Amino acid sequence: MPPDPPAAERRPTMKDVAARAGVSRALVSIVFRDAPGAGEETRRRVLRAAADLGYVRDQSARSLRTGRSYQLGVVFESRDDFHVDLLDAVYRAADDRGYELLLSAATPRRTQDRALETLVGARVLGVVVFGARQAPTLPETARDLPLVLVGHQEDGGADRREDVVRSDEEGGVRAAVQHLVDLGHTRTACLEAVDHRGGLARVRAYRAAVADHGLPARVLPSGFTQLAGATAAQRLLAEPDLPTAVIAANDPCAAGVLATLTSAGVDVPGRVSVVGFDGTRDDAIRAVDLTTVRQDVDVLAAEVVQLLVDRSEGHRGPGRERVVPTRLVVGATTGPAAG
Amino acid sequence: MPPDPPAAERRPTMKDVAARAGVSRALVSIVFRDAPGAGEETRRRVLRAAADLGYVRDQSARSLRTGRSYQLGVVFESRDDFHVDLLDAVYRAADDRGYELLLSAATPRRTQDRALETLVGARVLGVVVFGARQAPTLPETARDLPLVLVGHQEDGGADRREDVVRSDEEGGVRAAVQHLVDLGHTRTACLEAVDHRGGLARVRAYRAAVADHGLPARVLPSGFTQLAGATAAQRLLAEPDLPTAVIAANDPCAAGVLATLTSAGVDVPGRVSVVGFDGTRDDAIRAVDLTTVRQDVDVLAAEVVQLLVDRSEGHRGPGRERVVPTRLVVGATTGPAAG
DNA sequence: TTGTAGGCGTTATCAG
DNA sequence: CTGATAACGCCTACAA
Repeated sequence: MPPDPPAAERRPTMKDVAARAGVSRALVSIVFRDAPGAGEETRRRVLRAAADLGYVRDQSARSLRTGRSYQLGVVFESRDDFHVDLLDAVYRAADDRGYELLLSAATPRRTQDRALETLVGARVLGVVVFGARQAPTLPETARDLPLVLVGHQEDGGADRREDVVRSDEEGGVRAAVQHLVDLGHTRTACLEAVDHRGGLARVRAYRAAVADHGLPARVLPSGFTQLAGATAAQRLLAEPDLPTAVIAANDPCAAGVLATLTSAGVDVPGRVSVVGFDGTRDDAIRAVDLTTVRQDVDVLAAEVVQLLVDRSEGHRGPGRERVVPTRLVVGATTGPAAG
Repeated sequence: MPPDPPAAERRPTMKDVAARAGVSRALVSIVFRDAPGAGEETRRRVLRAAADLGYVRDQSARSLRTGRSYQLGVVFESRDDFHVDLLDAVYRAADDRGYELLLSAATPRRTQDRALETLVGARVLGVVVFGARQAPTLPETARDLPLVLVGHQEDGGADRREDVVRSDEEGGVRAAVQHLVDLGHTRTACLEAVDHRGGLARVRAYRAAVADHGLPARVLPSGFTQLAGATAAQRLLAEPDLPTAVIAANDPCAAGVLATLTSAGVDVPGRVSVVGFDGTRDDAIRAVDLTTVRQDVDVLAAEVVQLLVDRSEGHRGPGRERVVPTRLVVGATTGPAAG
């Protein structure tokens, strides 16, 4: 428990300002809220007095009284690169609408629920949770706190209260497979991100997509890092039948595959085509002209803020779901299937 | 003016908790402040009731009443893995002392100053900035807001007001070089993280350390990622004289070096020794028993919180500097120099 | 246009 | 251990 506050000189309050300006406290409040009810002359006098005193509005008192703030809470997982990109986009989207963001991290030693709690205590007007494995356990009575889940894998039933925003990963994977089929590929492989919830859905979509074309599926365990991609590529090289196209778990993974194949003398895309999945905007990766399924983080972010603000302004009703389209960006790492 | 929410949907307050636990409000306050005056049994009952209700203390009311904030601000760079580890540690250190953390991210599209501004607006009682390239420009109104810089590269002159906490990187690098020299290595190489302020200091220390032993320095540009390490290793392999020991820019970089050397049939540590520099606790990397210079994030975090709280309690005076020792952890990737 | 009277949820004090 | 009571600084009726 922190000790008593230091014997600091008292901060000026509205009362002090009012006294100095020779008006009432209410008037000072009105002036600072920029609310109607104060004459031009009075307004000037109040602001002048406030400046003289170095008066600053007390946010604690303000939000205690009003019961609301202009801050959106964000719970993110500190380890996830994609969250970080999303964060950037959400900052921008919130800023555009006049909101501030308050961040709280879920770490290996700090649960999502704990992270959420901090934000509730700070009186944010809504919370967005990145990459929720499952809906966090909201405090029983804070059940009207607006909550948006990003990248949440459906299931939860139709009657959940939280809103969900996610990318159309399935559509993206299907587009990637279609692209490869169009190029004549029949022996494809897909790298699965073990340990990541996102991985499963992508692989499922891959299996369905190749099945639709009457082609065999081949799935290898991998991960979301460059090293994981490199390792998987080495395993592919060691096996007898090298596929003509590889769909990586995400972009870093694809970069790893690329690096390994290239340094083993395998031409990309001459001999093998490589497709990524937009999981990060890392500069080193963007430098490679990768064919990839791009997620639109800016749209994701805008939806998030919209849903949150919406609910904070009184919208009730069951959880809504926003599926943001992905799009296949064809780069230099895919080409016609080798002979 | 929105109508008063029904009692059922209002956030629970101390009163609600008190009612449910069958005690007085004062007692609830005592329990949550961890203040003396409540029996073990009562304490348990109160906490239980609070949990049932999903009660969370209202920070606004709290700080209004006590006249002090219990939140420390953190500005971090969302792209930096090490920041993320540090964040975890700082959460813990702050928690131990009864403080909450409020995060604000600096991203490619959002400056450090902007991040700081948000925190100042939220009335945190102090701010720690991770990896400050330069001291952030504090707004005029926050001239005496406690400020701690982590990993800041000195220079700023002796009269700066901010406190600084950093790892003894130089000592760590020297220890690593000493270790290699003890093992008989004379042809060493050091990978430099271009684009990262930390990189420069480490390379400088490396040059000084090998010079002290009368050995030549060899520096290659690289980076803080596995891929950067892998690329650098490939360049080393392509050159005529392979060094017998490589000091990587950080641990991920070392992992990349390791992967490339191993897959090229170069035995580690039989033919080449590899040393990392603790930049992250990524599990995939910890799995490798890497010789590395370990930074003590928990001590770093404790110092950060200590300095901040200190100043917030009235400590004045010029900026202090805390240098936290690093230590060489010898793993399985270093061994005697080859023939 | 101005003033007055609550009350937001918490902590602190003081009597039982 | 309880219960009552008074702030903390601000906002919002409502009355003047």
